[in-house]
Amino acid sequence: MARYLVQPPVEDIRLADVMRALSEDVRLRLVSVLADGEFHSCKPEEFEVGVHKSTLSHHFKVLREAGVTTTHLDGRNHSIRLRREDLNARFPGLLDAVLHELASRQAVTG
Amino acid sequence: MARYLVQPPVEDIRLADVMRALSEDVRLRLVSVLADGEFHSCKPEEFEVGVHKSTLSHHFKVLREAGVTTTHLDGRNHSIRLRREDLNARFPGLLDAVLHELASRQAVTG
DNA sequence: GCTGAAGTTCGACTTTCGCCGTACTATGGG
DNA sequence: CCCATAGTACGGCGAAAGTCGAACTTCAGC
Repeated sequence: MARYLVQPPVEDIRLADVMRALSEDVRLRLVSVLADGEFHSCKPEEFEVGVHKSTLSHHFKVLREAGVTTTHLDGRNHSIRLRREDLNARFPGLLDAVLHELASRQAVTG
Repeated sequence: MARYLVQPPVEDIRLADVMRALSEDVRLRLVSVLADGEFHSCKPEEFEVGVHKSTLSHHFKVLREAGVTTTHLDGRNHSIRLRREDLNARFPGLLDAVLHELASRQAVTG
């Protein structure tokens, strides 16, 4: 039985919430991993940010509640993905600008 | 004797700092007023956010230190302005996306 | 049903943040 | 020189945020 965790509908996504969600280094690195637009498992191994798994879970919640990501639940496995279309519809150009910076950052640091 | 308050050079503007600066309602309203790109006096009357003038000063400092605004000092008068060119150069499309949302918000609320 | 794996939830701690009020600084004008 | 004006700096307070560790929940597999 697959289902999705609660998240704000597109029209309720607030700019301040999105900006705040994307104002933290750990979460920016998570988004960096999610930049390909695909679903990713929520395993700490996938996201090599040096925080405890409960902290990671907290950050995923912040991203989801801000409307930045969507979380799909299937069995014991949670999958997370960026809400690209929704964010582009709500704040055109915003996510692209952020992803562009994250990409160019990775090009530098390896 | 006119001069400028200290601010980060373009290349040192950090995404997380800009996002955080723009993640707060009061500061978003300040940016909304500054959206025309012109210099504005720092008087509380110019920015009708219901906070104490010392709080307002604090928010201006946050914006300036994040690299969002530049502050010009002439005599007793401080003037503040968006760093449009710098932000566009550093994070193309980011500021425009934010300003677009702020503008469409004003169109709704009057 | 037991066990292990994947993640969440909760409590506690520490740091940061927004806010105010007061004191302070600097400048322009009489 | 004195005073009013325009703002900053500082101290304190309560709320929010990031972190961890431990306990809990849910499900797959045996």
